[in-house]
Amino acid sequence: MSKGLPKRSENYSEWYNEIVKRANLAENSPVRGCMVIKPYGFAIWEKMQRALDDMFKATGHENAYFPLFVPKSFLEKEEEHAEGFAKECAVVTHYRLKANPEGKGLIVDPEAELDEPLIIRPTSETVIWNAYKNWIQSWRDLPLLINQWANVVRWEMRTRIFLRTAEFLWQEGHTAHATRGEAIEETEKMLGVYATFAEQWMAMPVIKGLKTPSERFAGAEETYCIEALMQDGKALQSGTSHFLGQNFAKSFDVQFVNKENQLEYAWATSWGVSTRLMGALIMVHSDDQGLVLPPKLAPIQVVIVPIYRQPEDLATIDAKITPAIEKLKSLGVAVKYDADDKYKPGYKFAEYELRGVPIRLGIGMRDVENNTIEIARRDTLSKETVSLDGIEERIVDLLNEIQANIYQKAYRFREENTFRADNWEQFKEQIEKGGFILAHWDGTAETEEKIKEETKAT
RNA sequence: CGGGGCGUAGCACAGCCUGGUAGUGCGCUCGGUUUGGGACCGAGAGGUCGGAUGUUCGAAUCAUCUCGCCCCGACCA
Repeated sequence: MSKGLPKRSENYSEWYNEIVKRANLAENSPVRGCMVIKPYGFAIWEKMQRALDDMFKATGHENAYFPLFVPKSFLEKEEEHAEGFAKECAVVTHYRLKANPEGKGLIVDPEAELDEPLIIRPTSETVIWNAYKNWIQSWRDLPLLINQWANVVRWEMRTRIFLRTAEFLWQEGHTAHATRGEAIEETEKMLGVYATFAEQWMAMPVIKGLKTPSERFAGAEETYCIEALMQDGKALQSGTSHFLGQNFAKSFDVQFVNKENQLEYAWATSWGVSTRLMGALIMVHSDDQGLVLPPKLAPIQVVIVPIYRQPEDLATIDAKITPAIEKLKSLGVAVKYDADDKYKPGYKFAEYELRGVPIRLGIGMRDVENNTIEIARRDTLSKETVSLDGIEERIVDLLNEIQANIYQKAYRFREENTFRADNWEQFKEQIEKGGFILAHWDGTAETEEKIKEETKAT
């Protein structure tokens, strides 16, 4: 087996797939288009979830859970929504199997057909607004600020781990408001939350934007999004926030009595980010040595590798390093001490680099004698031997520095790959090279269509 | 659904053109030496060559069909 990774510059897809595989993040499952998220990958996702969830709570939202199944009739109620999602829905038509009377195995029991097919949710607006009908009577019930962590299924034609899977994990916020203005404010606020999360936690600079009518969420009046630039020069939509107007309130008859004692339809928003963020995280920072994780999302922030010959040496190193480990833990740093003797140090170095661990410490007998330790940074791949005294504070500072540094690096990359095009020729020329382009648009769908036809820009 | 590529040991692959004892590297097991950037030596275990049919004395190899995976496009968070 080759030890090196494919080069990022040579084959971006292959490089991405290899990182996902070798960093132990996820793998394809036997079910078409679905993925298995492995413990290490899931640990990163959990950190993202926790950070996002805290941000949702801080903005007044509460979590709830709605069913996986959506009756077909629900999906049909909002016309544009129905049309938009119809072609990618998984449908449940039966509730029972039985032994095959003509041989082995099981068959779908033809007598167990459901009266109404159930759709496996591609998104939950319909089930949720059906529930909101009973939850909302008065302006005093508003705003209703709910979020759900769930899995959804969209039967995509072509799938890719984390970036586009048939089933994916996400968070979907669904809010109801008394006024149009308040709902728009919420839509923009949550887009801001996503942008803050992307920048402060993922160290990923994003551009906030407004989607054109043709790219809007099915059933929305306005779709806002954040877009990040990947290292291959392509943009990745990383989060969306929709202003749904009164569309769903009207379809599900959600009316409330306002302060003037008049019946009015509620105003809606919905917003979501998914496991696609994992894909973005990988593509934005990783290099030819593997994954690079921002310290704030790294399940292991610091790994310590003892280097020893004899078991007695290991015991000496253990004794020397244990106080530092305890101190780091008390400072809230996720430390792993890897004294496993199955692998040699060199192997471990390569392995933790592949997994994106931000800081690696190496300590051997030489260090014990000199009261030193070797610090290696994942972001710069640089190494330095420093005194063991005060190492804990130094680590905490360094974690912050790495977080800032990889953000800066990604930011510079984006700046260097953002261009201005003032005419059609410049635009066409640049789009071939990739990157973001600031261009002029007359705002019509015809022009948008023409641009998409003649180039591959979105 | 279109266009390309690939299915041979747990993983990565060679062998196929020109049919004749199923191979290499990594990993795994055992023993020994090693341990500051993916250690080395020795001995082992591990295969319905994706599946079916055909051609042949003989098929991983040739033919037909079939299934699966990956990449590129249309679709999308």
